[in-house]
Amino acid sequence: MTIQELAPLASAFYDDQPTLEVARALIGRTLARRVAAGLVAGIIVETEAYIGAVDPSAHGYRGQTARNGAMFGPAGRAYVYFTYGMHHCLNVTTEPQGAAGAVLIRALEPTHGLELMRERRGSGLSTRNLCRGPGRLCQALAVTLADNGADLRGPALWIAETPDSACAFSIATSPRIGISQATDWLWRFYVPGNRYVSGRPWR
DNA sequence: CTTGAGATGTTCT
DNA sequence: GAACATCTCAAGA
Repeated sequence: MTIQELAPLASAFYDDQPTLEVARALIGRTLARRVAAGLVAGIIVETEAYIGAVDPSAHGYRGQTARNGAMFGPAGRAYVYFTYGMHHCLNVTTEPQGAAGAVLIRALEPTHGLELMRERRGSGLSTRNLCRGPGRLCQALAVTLADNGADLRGPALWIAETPDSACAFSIATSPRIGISQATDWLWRFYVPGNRYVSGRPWR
């Protein structure tokens, strides 16, 4: 597996389709991270869409603030926020400049740098739990507020076609996790049956 | 495997 | 003060 095979997706991927289509299209692509010690990456298996203009559960629905500013910027950037006093969450911005949109990356199937992930997450951790959940994958990939606003075609954090993605997979939808408004909208996308998808049974 | 509860700090009302 | 796009641990089945 070479770096060449993990070339970043073009900006048109983010600019030329609406948020819900980006959320669906991100399933099966690879999120990659370059740190000093090497390459860390995984296949995106779960996403959620948030559209500020119409979505009461989206950051940005009640206007722009210092925290959610990246959602209002250009598409194809990182929007990182800190929540629950402990965890970071990574989003891909969508929609044109001035409109708030983002896709939350909720889970990865780890493919590269599993030992580097364990250094950050815990040495005895099962592969299944390295990136299963938005807070967990940020810790595994060392994503922090320092990445907020970064272009997702950059040298340190980017999204690419998945090499050898010949195997077929399907995409299912469901209500989003952990929100209290618009709870019946099917704006969560995931690979059904994949072990690395997050969420508790009753949700 | 499942379930319940506590942690922790920023943001907004 | 309350809410929050969550996680970990411990105990039960």
